[in-house]
Amino acid sequence: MLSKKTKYGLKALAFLASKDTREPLQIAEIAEHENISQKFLESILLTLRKTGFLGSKKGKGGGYYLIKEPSDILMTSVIRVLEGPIAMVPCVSLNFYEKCDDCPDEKTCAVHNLMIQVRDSALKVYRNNTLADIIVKTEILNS
Amino acid sequence: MLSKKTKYGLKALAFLASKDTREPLQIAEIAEHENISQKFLESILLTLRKTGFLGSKKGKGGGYYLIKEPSDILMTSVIRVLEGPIAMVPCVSLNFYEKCDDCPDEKTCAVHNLMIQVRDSALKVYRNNTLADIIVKTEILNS
DNA sequence: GATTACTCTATTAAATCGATAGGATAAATT
DNA sequence: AATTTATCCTATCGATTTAATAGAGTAATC
Repeated sequence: MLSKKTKYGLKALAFLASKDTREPLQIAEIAEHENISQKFLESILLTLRKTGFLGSKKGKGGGYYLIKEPSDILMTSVIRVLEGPIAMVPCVSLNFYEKCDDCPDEKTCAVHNLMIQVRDSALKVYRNNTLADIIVKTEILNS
Repeated sequence: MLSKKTKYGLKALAFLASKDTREPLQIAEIAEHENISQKFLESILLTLRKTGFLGSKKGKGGGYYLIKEPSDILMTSVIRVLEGPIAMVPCVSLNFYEKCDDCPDEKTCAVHNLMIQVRDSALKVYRNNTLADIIVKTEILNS
């Protein structure tokens, strides 16, 4: 299950990307538009800033803005920052690998081999989508 | 993240399927072989029986056994019973659909459209794998 | 210097997960 | 029939995670 943190973070990024200008948007504005608890969104935007997706500006006229072009923001990196591992089991994770306590041999583990396929298929999707892609697609639908 | 319930359930099914005979296997035997808490496994096997994957026999010589052929047990159905929805968001779930509180329009939701792709890719994998497949694959690896 | 808006830490309530306990039930053996 | 074996079922518990909230601090603008 996708956490609300990731969901809200993606929505915020999409909203920022949907604007033509890169002027800072205030937390309150994003929260209201996306129906997100402002305080919760606050912490999410903070992590997105600390991980290099967003810039911020304090004081009046401040807010958050995209640092990179939407077409340069891969879903793989967003998901990994907000949600954590893409793999459903640590023993098949590329970036967060961990051995299973119970499993004596990964190569002969049925779960392991199934989950590698699931991981690869998810990776394929995330690698194939940038922030620009998931925005553009909605615009196409609207037209 | 895959729950241990699903992981253990899959391992138990795989173990049952790996045996040549369809004689009942005791919970204790499965639990020991797969390094699973016996009591926890008990509840998992119970749900697998109630959902039509396993049969059971009480008393001496009793235990659990597969009701269907491993090649007739699709991963989609196992996952749905043990883990729940395959989709990462209820609003893209085929079998457990639920509307998002916050989202005014699914068609224009960036998260929705991304998650549909993720769901479809996962479905493709699960539909393409039966219990027999994930067993056979390990045997091939061993040879 | 007052206002605005992000920064940061701490806390909390609720939900979920993994595991455990213990008695009830049914089948087989003696 | 009694005993043993092993599943059946409900209830509970501790730990973790999640989502949300509170509130004081910092920096920039007007």
